[in-house]
Amino acid sequence: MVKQVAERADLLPKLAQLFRSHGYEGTSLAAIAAATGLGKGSLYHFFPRGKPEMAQAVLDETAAWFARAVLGPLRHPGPPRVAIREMCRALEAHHNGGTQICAFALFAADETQTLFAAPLRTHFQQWIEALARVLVLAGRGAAAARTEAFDAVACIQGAIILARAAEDGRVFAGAVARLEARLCV
Amino acid sequence: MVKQVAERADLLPKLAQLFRSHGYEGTSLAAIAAATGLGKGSLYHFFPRGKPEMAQAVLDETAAWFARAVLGPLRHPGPPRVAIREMCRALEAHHNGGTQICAFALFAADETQTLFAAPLRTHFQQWIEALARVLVLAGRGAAAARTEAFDAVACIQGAIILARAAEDGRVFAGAVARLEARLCV
DNA sequence: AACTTGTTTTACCATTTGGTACAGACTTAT
DNA sequence: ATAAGTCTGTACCAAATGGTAAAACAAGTT
Repeated sequence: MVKQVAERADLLPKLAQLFRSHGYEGTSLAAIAAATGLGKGSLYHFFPRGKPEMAQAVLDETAAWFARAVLGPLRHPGPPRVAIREMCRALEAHHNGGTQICAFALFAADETQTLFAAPLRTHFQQWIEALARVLVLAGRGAAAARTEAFDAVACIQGAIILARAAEDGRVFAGAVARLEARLCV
Repeated sequence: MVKQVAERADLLPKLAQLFRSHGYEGTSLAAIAAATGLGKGSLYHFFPRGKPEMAQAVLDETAAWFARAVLGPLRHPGPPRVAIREMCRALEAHHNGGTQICAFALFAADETQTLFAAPLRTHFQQWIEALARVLVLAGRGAAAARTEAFDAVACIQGAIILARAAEDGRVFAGAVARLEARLCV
């Protein structure tokens, strides 16, 4: 019982893509079954508590990726410019040219918020705090660093929405590039 | 046939509130019926093409409000500082302390995007262009004005998401205040 | 009073929703 | 070979989904 036909971890990328594209309510079990090629039986084998557990798993995996690719560099001792650059590169990759919103942001947007309130709060809080600390290292005062970090994260999230509305991924890349330049003063 | 028992226009605020809270897929006809106190029959009397038409009507009304309260002041000849202040006040009121996202932004976030692509595109495009023109009047160069306007709108949309995630309306008010100060340099 | 118009109620429809039960199949260890 | 575990397919379920049809109701006009 080492090799398994399908593993829970294999499903997470597909699940993430679905939830990030259609939202929580907009993603049906039928769509999940179709996209993964698995029947509901298999799905409920991996996620006995159903759809909420699937969404939770996506948030968990996103949080793990985020800790690795964004919080890690931000907290790693080193030049602020490098940390900020790594953050920006990770965001560009994760959001795929602004076409795909972050699962956390999407769940925060609608009433799904009430289901996942705690993870949402900590996710963005950690992000803002880690970035603010980097900005302090870069010379900002404590208060200014916090508001600048907040505005930076907000700008990223908003840029994804605008890129999706414009159906033009370039605007997201541009926003990230400007953000990087602004933060690295 | 002058006085009607219920008017289409009376329903729009309720509809807007529902869609902005739960998203398009997350808002069921049953919930709409319950919130408005009307049966499905009445609902389909006012919106014969069903839920899509209701969402479209909400977007139309939002667009009308936006043209009046935001684009109007931005396009009105006068000091940039006044136009920007009026925009910020209107946004604060409309988003209710960052607790309610904009219908346009919410529909842009998930795959509802494909249903309302055109209105979404024009909404944000008009906003950015009008704000950019004000920034030119305030002394910016044409290119810088456009990117600053884009970032400003993005920052607003993102701040709503962060305010909802933090469940703290004050952060939205703070973001708007900082934005106003930044734009009025 | 009758006619017309606009609104609401009620009952109904097919389809889809999230979820379950369970028998069978595959894989691995003994 | 067999037992034990893990995985999958099928069939099923009650409830909710978006949507429809038409009868009944209210009100204004003639």
